[in-house]
Amino acid sequence: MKMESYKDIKMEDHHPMYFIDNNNFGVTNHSLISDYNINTSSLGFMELLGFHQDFYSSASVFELPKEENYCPAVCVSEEEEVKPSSVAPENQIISSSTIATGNVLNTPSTPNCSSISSEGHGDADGEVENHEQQNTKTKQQLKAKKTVSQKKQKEPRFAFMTKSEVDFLEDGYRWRKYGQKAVKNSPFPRNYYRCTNATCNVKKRVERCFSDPSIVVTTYEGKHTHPSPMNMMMSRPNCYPINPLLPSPGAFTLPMQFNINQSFNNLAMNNQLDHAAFVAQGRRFCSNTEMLGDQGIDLQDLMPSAVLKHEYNR
DNA sequence: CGTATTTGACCGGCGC
DNA sequence: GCGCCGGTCAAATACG
Repeated sequence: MKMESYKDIKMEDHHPMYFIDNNNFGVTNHSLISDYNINTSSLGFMELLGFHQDFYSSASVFELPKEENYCPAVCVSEEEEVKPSSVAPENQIISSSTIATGNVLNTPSTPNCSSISSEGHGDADGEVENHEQQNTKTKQQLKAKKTVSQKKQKEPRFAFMTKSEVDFLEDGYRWRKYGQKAVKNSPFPRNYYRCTNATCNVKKRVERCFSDPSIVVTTYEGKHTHPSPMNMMMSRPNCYPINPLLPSPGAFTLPMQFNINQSFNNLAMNNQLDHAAFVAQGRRFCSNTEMLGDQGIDLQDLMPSAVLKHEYNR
C-alpha cells in the first residue's frame, strides 16, 4: 500500500473546512504535531483523536522518512461533516499557520438543558388558563424541548480526508462496525463504526469520495472518554519508543518510525518495519500483567484489530 | 463458542 | 401527510 501526498482539495463555500498543507502537518522529518500551536483550551484535533501531549510530543514518534511524507489533507468541520461526493479535488490549501487560529478546532459550547427542568413546575396561575392557551403552551414546550434535544445530540464532529487505498485507517482505537449504508449518487458505501470501549460513545464514519475514489473521508463524532490504547502505551515511562541499542527489560519497543495518519497495520506492512517483530513485541508487552493491570486493558485494546487480523491470517 | 461483521428492517428528521 | 434519506438496531452469518 502506498499513500500519496494530497494537496488538491476544494473547499466547499459553506463548510468551515480547513486543510493542512502536507509540509506543515508535522510529519516531515523534523517538524512535530506539537508545533501546531493548537489552542489547548479547546478541543483540538489531536485531542479529539485522543492523542495527548505526552504522546505526540515525542519527536521520534512522528518522524517519518521523506519518501513517506504522504500526509493527507486534513479538513475539520465544526457543524457539518464533509460531503465526499461534493468535494472536488481542486485547490486551496491552508497551511498550519492558518489552522493556528483554531476556530474550527473549538468545540461549540452546548447549552445546558436547565430550561427543560422547569417544565411543569411553578405555574402558579395555571388555573386561569383556558384550553387554547394550554395547547399553545404545550406546543411551544414540545418545540423547545425538541430544539434543545437536537442541540444536545450534536457532538463535536470533525473529518479528515486521506488519500489511501485502504478504507479503514487505524488510529490507535478499536472500533466495531455497526452499519453500512449506500451513499446516494455514489458507488461507495458509507461505513459506521463505534468505539468498542463500553464507556465511550465516539462514532466514526468512513466513506470514499465519489469524485476521487482514492480519497477516504473519515468523520469522527464525539470525544473519547478514555485514552487511546496506543496513547497509553506511549505515555507509560517504560513504554516509550526506545533506542533498540539500549536494552530495557520489559519495555515495549515501538517502531521508531510512526505517524498518526498511518495505521498500525499500515505501519506493520510498511517496509520500515518488521511486522512479525512488531506483533511479537506487542505480545511481550501485553503479557506483562503488571503493566496492564491498573488500566484494565487487554491485548485487543492495545493491538488494533487490523494488526491482530493480519496476525491471525499468518 | 465467543466475537466481529453483514445486511435488511426500522426510526426519525426534513423537504415538498 | 408522504416519501426520501441518513443513521441505527439487531438477527443472521462468518470467522478464529
